Amino acid sequence: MPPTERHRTPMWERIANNLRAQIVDGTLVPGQRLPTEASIMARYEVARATARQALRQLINEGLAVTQPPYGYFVRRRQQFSFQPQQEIGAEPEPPPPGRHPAGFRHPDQATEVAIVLPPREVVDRLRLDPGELAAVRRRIHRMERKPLYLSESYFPLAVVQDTEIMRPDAMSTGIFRVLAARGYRQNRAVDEIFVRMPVPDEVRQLALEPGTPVAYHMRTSHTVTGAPVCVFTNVLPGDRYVIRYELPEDVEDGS
Amino acid sequence: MPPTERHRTPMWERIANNLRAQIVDGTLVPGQRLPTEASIMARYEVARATARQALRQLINEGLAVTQPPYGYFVRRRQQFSFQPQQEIGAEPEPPPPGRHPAGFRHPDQATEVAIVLPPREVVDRLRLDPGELAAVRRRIHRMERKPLYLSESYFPLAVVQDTEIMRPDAMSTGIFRVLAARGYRQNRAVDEIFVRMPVPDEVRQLALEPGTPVAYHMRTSHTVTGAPVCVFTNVLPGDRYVIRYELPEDVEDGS
DNA sequence: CAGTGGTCTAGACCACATC
DNA sequence: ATGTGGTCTAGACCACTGT
Repeated sequence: MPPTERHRTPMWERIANNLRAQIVDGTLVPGQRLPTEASIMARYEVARATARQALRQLINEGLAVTQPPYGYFVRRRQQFSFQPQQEIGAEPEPPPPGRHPAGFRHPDQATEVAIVLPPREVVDRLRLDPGELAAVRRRIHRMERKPLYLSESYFPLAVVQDTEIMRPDAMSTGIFRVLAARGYRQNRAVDEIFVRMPVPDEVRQLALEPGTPVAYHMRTSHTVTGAPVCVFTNVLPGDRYVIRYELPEDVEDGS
Repeated sequence: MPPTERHRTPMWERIANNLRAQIVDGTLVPGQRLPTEASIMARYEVARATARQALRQLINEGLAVTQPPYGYFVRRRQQFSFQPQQEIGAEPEPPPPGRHPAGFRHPDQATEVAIVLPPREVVDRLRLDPGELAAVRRRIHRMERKPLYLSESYFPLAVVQDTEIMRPDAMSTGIFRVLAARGYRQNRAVDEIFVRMPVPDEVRQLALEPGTPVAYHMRTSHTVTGAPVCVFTNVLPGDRYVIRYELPEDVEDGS
């Protein structure tokens, strides 16, 4: 770049701004191919690294994807509705997400059961002692072989020892009923939703594209005495899910 | 790189993996300085661009920040609890977030009122005609001058024409009460939470660091007849907020 | 002044898919 | 063979900060 021109905003950012504007105003529609690196180099008279940085910026914003060796494309979006069960007694593992485009058939899921040292946020919520182990049921939920979201259910070992919950198959009766039969009656729960970038393992399992954040949805259930019974977690890719809560009707004027 | 070595995983990714491992296992603690680009170049015998890409990857994962010209640092985290009002009659604009570290003083907010063509997702939920305008109250919520989150409230013009809601100051009585006095009694609401990367305008207003996703929390309130009355939105940075719902107690066994 | 990261250039070789 | 993006090198100049 000639030194005559003071660049207040870097060239790569101006290129990214141009392309972004075309995406948001509909000049470039989802699925459409973006200019190649070579054409950006020619169009703006920049080096390849500069053109790449502009395109990388759009990827980081979640607006574009790269599909080598075909080029860069405007990202397509289709989001499902993820509606957490709002009745505590209901089966806590959410059923297949609420709304699917026509053509989607049977949901699929793979379950595994393990005894692990839970992550810190689960230890805190189950009030486990340091180093105390817990049982976890892990699932990858898929739709037509494509991964949709991850879920985990953590239980203190004492709660689920020798129950049906420890078997990966056969959970016909439902976790809530099994726990209630053992005296763990849940009547209070707290949902927490964290928003963060995925860790590489989540990127791999969910086949996430760069620039895709996830919602980490965490439900802690308690008994009537306040003792935590279990922690359910869901990792919901931002490009596939919208979390939805219906608020209970209010009969009184709250003012 | 010598051609003797087939690089299955790129060098920049291996460097990033090394650094990430040190962050997650606590060798590098939040706030600590990461190796400089120059030292990575020397340590791994790579060009500067390769060292930069490794560090850029950590930034994109939300694990690191750059503070030129001081260097790269492990990202600090402190999250507040954002608890949406779950009683529909309550003041819909959420009060200052639930838990603050000691030392935080008075919350601050700047409000503006405008008449705009709302974004598409608001048009859909308010069932506006194409091109129909709406009133919006926009706020930047701050704590000790630092931006925390953005909120917007959209109303069809007919609903709020000539009401106190159109004035940026003085909303002493509460939006719910003002609307109820005009015959818009809300008794049903739906919360939707989108997870996405911020647009550049949100990055600017909230001073977001690269690699920070946001939760877009959207509440649509309806009257008893099912007509939408207003849409409240919040843009909650993932590095500052955890969204929290307390589920209503359940007196019956749901199974 | 030296050291830091931000930006940019001008090349190179590679894997991959299409023609 | 051609064109695509992925990776990598070896430089350059800049702005900013602290010494």
